[in-house]
Amino acid sequence: MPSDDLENPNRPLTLKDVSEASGVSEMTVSRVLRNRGDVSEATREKVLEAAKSLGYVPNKIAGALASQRVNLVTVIIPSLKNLVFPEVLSGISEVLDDTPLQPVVGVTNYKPEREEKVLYEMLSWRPSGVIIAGLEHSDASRAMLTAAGIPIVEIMDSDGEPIDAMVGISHRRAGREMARAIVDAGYRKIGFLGTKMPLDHRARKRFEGFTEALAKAGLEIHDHEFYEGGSALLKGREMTEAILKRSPDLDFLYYSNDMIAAGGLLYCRDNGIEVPGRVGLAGFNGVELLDGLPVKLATMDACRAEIGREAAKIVAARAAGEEGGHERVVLTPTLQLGETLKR
Amino acid sequence: MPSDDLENPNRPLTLKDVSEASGVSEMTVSRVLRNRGDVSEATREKVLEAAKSLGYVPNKIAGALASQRVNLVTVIIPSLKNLVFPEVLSGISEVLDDTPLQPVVGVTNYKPEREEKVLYEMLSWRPSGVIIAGLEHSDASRAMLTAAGIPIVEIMDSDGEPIDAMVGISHRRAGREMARAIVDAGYRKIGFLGTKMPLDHRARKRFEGFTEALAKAGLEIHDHEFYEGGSALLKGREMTEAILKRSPDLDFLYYSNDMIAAGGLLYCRDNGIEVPGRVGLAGFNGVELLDGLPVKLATMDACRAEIGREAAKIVAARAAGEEGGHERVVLTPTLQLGETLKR
DNA sequence: TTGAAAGCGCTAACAG
DNA sequence: CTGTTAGCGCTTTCAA
Repeated sequence: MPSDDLENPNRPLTLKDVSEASGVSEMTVSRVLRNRGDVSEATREKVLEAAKSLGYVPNKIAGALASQRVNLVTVIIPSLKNLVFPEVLSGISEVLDDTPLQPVVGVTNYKPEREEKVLYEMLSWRPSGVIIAGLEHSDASRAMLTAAGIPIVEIMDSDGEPIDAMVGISHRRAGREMARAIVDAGYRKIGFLGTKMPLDHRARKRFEGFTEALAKAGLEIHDHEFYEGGSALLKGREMTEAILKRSPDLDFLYYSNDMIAAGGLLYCRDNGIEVPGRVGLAGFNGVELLDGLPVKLATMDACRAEIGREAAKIVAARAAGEEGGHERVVLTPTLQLGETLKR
Repeated sequence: MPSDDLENPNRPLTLKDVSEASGVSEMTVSRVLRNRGDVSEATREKVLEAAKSLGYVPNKIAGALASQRVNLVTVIIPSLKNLVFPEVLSGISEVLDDTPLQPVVGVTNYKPEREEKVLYEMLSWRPSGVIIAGLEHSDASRAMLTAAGIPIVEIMDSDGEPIDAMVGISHRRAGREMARAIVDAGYRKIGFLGTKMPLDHRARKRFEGFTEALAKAGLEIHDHEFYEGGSALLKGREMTEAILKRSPDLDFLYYSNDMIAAGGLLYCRDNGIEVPGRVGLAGFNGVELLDGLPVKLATMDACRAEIGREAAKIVAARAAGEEGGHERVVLTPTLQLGETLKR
């Protein structure tokens, strides 16, 4: 029991308590607990036993202040409800698990002002690095990131200029490639179905790349449909119904994500609309869910886990003291034609 | 620019820098930045401007050490890939957003030893509270939680004794209720399909409650199928095919989660197996995904967001100084019969 | 191999 | 309303 527990009987234990319990100086106790420097086996054991029996948990706050070192890596993503981000996170964890670093997640809900706030909160803990989704940030956010003096890795997107390092794919190119594949397959009346969210820059860039490539082939989006909130699968059904009723001559539907595409696919099957004969379908992301669908959906893998891993590697390397800066990793998503895009 | 930047030109700014830049004492600067105590409008503005123009970000590490206060709430969950947990998280955020508290998430991957490690790491930052999934923890984890001297809320489950507070549903009861509904509807040859994971205690308890209620009706599980890893939707399809091939006389399939149940439903529809005529189906959770399915699946709402909100409220109340301890909130999941459980 | 002293950057407590 | 003083619990640095 701590010696001066007269004051506050329920106070957390400190190094001093372990020091007194083991009869070893605080400094040596600290060394043992951190495996730093040489300590004789005898004292080491004494200390370890005392710490354990007391149930001592070191105070990282004090440690961090004294050592000016924090093994936290800030990870900022727009949402957890979109499976994509948990997958990026597992890529990150996979790599950081082999290091002393620990990821700490902040969620912005796609709102720049929230991003700013979360970033501020997180940076005030002086993390060893930041991994943040997207290349678009408010001026204030950019200023904070620039001034932080730690590795900053912007992920998911490569269409733009990063503050420091960048790991992602080109969504513009992804949109272009899909457009080309669709046109090459002979489809001509193409509809687009996507999210209304004006702040999902990656979806926007895919759309831009898509229309750009269509234009090159002398085509235009023939009709479109946007949604907001709710169950993506259900929205996919509803939007598909709406767009096909309005424009029955459409021969292809490009969805901005796999979840709504899956909804569209189920709608078509339930309503005797032949895919890909009557209408072709394609989504984006390559989510695991698709494996369970009756038909393989055309999509494009967004390299989520890989992006997480590469980003984590960059942070880990620099935290370990390696020189670096402005790394650029551009991954290439693979087009999977599936069974919903062909003639 | 900081005055003593000769030493380290890229050092993060401190209160002292703001103090010097504004000509106000460190203490008053601190007061302004925290909105504490009375400060004249004049000095307040001077300080704010200096802080802003320098781009000062307070060091929470030092602040926390000095004030012995950390507005972090540790949230420990088994996984992020199961949509259930992000939903709990949003319930938590919803409530904490109106407080100075901030959630910090740790993931255990359903492994007790990982839980122990994550818990240790998190507790060493001296958070204001812990929200942790489940009532089953290793001895070491229990010891840490007990010794932490902060509010501990165990969530999701109410079948057991919490260390401190508890917010959840009874999974045993959920299993019993579903069994009763199935038996009442006239089904007799019942199959169970679930996860192999022996450490998903809540799934286990539902299973136990389920078989218990069947027994009371003089019935037994007629066949079962377990899976591990992979796409849940796909596994649902595969398991359903396997179990129906092996035991064609089954008239009901109870799945341990909605995702595999959805896979089963799609399988049945694709293979002309009439639901609920030929075979009835039920899942568990009430995931949003179900809204997009062709047929409404029988399920049970697990009250995820509500659980998150209640847990956060308990932590927030105690962090705000309210007395408390051993709160128990037992929510009642509602059975949704849908269209896959009836005759 | 061990220990003593001096902070890390901030805030509590008190004094003006 | 503002400033001074003394730590918070640990690690760095230096000396023994």
